[in-house]
Amino acid sequence: MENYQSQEKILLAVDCIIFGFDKKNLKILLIKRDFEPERGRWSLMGGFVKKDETLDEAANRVLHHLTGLHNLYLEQLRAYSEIDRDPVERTVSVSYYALIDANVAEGELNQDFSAKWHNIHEAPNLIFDHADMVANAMSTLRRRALTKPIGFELLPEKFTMRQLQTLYEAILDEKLDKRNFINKINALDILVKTDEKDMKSSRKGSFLYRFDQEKYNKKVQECFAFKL
Amino acid sequence: MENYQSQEKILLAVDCIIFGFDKKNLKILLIKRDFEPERGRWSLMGGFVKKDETLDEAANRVLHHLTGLHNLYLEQLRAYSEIDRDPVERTVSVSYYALIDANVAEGELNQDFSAKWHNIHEAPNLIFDHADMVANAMSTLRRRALTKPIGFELLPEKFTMRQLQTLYEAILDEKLDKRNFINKINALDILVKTDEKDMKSSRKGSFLYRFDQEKYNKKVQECFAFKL
DNA sequence: TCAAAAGTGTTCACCGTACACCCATGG
DNA sequence: CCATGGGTGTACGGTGAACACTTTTGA
Repeated sequence: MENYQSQEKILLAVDCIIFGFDKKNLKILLIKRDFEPERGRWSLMGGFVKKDETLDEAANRVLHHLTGLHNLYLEQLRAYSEIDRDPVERTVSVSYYALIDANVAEGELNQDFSAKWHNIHEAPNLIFDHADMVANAMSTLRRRALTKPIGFELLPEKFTMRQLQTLYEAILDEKLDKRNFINKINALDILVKTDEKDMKSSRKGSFLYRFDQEKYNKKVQECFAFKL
Repeated sequence: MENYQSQEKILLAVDCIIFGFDKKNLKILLIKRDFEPERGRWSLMGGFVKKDETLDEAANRVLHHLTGLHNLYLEQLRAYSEIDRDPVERTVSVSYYALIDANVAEGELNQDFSAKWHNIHEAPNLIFDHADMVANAMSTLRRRALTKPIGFELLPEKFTMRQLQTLYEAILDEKLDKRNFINKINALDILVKTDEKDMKSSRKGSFLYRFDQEKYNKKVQECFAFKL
């Protein structure tokens, strides 16, 4: 049974659910396939895993290929292994989700893939089991938004409270109370108020904030630890 | 790039973290390898994935092979893909965790594997990255115990409140208050009190409970749902 | 002067936690 | 009759949710 030689090898892929935020809406980045099967349909960005790279490396490579960006925030979700999920050949795929600032990424997209940002609620039908992957990623993103701070990866360096709140509202898909939201965020103690104002959004202008990266990372890492 | 023929295939495996409970302690089931590499060392139960089975099916097959039990509670955790995690050949492994009643399983274990239950805090060193897998599984089990009811899979059909509390204490690794625990469990409304008593544990005897399977499953499934 | 968004505190209800005594029975 | 574990209820503090008015300034 445990004879390595006689075992069957399988195609292994990664697929990336790329979430972005454009100051208003939560979006996902999809590509239009220009190869068979399913040419012309929308799909997650993905690729096969090579023998000399880990899954994380494969996902990073694929993401970099599409966006030109390195070191994006990236997290493994789960493996999909239905026998016929890819009609061409048995392929097991591991899904990853990435978080990026959609405004930054917009200009740098690799034109080869006909990639386009889609509003999360207006996404087209996707090939294979990609819709399942997106739903699962969305559910994970929500859980994360409820248990840890989120936003550092999705927002520009400086942002207004309202933008951060809008992001949370987009992820959780519900309206939040302005005052309660601010109190909650302040209690986390991860923001630094700058003395600059964003004058585009209103006459009065609203203060810009930055994340305190160190405190932010500490908060994110809390509740992960476990020693055997 | 997306040419299926030219892609490299990879060995794919599953490894199972099998948690059990023996009325007192939380345990994991480990096997003693009698094949190379690492013959004689302790390891998770695992196996290679075949071309015609899903990961879930592979994990079920492997578990059944070891325990003789079918339809165990089983959940996918994550994929491990470090290049040299298995020194013989590049192998990507997906970890699963299973929950079973250690007392039931004890007698039925397949003798071929020299399997043995180990107290979770007294487990031996494991091969490869199996210790990481166990730590990750433990952390997931704790999170689950805090967000959803747990125990149905780990306890015999009828059990005392104290046994359920002991299980939670073992998973969370902390003492819980008896009264608060009972209140919390009752608030979930998933238990049925039978009129039988367990007379082994004390002179007075303690009532046995059963899970209301329907209500239990409903509670477990809550907070998973998400519609796109 | 008015429209549009920014900013700011308090009250209340509920939940989670701490905590101690009596009960039933077998030996 | 006594030792052992089983069973039960209340009081308090803290957290999360509801809620409205004033400020600024460009047009």
